[in-house]
Amino acid sequence: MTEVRAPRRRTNTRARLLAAAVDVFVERGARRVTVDDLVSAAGYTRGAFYSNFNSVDEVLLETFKEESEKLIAAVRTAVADHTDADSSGSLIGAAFAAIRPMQDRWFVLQSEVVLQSLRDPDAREISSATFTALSEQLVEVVALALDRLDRTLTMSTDLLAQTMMGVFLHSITMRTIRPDDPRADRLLEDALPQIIDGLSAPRASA
Amino acid sequence: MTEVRAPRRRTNTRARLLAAAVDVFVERGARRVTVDDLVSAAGYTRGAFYSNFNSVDEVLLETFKEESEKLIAAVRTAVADHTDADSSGSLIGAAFAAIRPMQDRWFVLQSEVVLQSLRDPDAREISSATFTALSEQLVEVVALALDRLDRTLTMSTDLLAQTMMGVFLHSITMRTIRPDDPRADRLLEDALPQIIDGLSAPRASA
DNA sequence: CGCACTCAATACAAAAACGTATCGTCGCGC
DNA sequence: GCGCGACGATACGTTTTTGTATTGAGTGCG
Repeated sequence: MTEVRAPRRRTNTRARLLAAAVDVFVERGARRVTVDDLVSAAGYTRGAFYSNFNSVDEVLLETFKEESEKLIAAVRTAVADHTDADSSGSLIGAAFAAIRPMQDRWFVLQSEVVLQSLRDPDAREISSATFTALSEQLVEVVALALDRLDRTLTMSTDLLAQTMMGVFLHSITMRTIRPDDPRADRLLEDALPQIIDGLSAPRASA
Repeated sequence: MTEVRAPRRRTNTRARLLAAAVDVFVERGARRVTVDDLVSAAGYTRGAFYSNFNSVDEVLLETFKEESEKLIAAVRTAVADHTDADSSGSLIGAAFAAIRPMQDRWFVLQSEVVLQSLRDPDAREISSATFTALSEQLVEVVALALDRLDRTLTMSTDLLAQTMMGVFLHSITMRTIRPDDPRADRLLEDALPQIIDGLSAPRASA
């Protein structure tokens, strides 16, 4: 039962530090995360940290970037997998379901980085790019879903995507604050479909 | 030009510390706020702080509570003042306009407190109460606005209020990240009315 | 197999932040 | 306007965190 040790390569150490960092940030809150917290969570010592990064903030941004990529990828594949599967507008439901396992952790990182965006251009850069990408994904999902339902949108698709983002984020916020209040889920399950329905109309068939 | 000094009363000191704290939290980010930051911003020394509070976190919560009350009060009076004024659904616009001057600062505090809610029951308590109050205000606004337009809602008013909260918060988020992107404002100005319109129908008149 | 080089462990000095204990002073009631 | 009690200033020791400089071990190559 000897410790299995990852080979001592730079990319390896970085990866492990980043992976552990997500948990640390979520559990302790970026507010109280120290270099020691990060390295000891990953099984290293401070030497490894300063050999790979310059500051805790830098790690936060990096972590957020990675988690965001995973999130977006999850939506992408969920949509792709759904293409050949079952019927209708549950496509949007499927998309949200796909990210459910990671949404809470992502939400924490997102909040922290958005706050940093007020002072740090790098943070602004990253969150801006992330939101753009996510929104584009949603645009695609919406377009596809409506197409299948033979409906057409009466509002700018992009604006609807933004709206969905807002509703989505708010539902996570509500769950964070009141884990037992069912309204958080109803927001996604009930409200969203109704909103989309209200903003679209049956397509004039050929 | 002698320094004007506020009388040395407990409530006074608390008030000044809290007032200064808002700026400090917004400017530096709760992450890096120290006791010294808070007291020196308010023109006191650490003695005053520990005589009035126990921790920086406590001040953050208190600050958020106060700012939230102001925000809600602003909505309330905006709605009241609008009652006898002009025409239509611009009531909702008026409500959002009323909180415009404070929304960015409030947003920062809100984000910080929601994050703390993950670990701190007190934070959860306060943010929960705040969101409830805000949502109730919105419910009222929506009801009133639709009434004036002689329309009736096809969706639960509460759910719509939640949706509006989401859209509202997201629009602030977008402005935080991309101050120049006009979509942040279009979310409130264009998207919201359309959403409400899509979720309501003309009332069957008597 | 050993050599050179990379990378993380360790140890340390310095800074930052905390919380308290004490002292002085201001306000308020008499 | 006097004195008491509340409040904030000051000073201090302690703890926490940081960043760097040095050492030692692991890796891949010849």
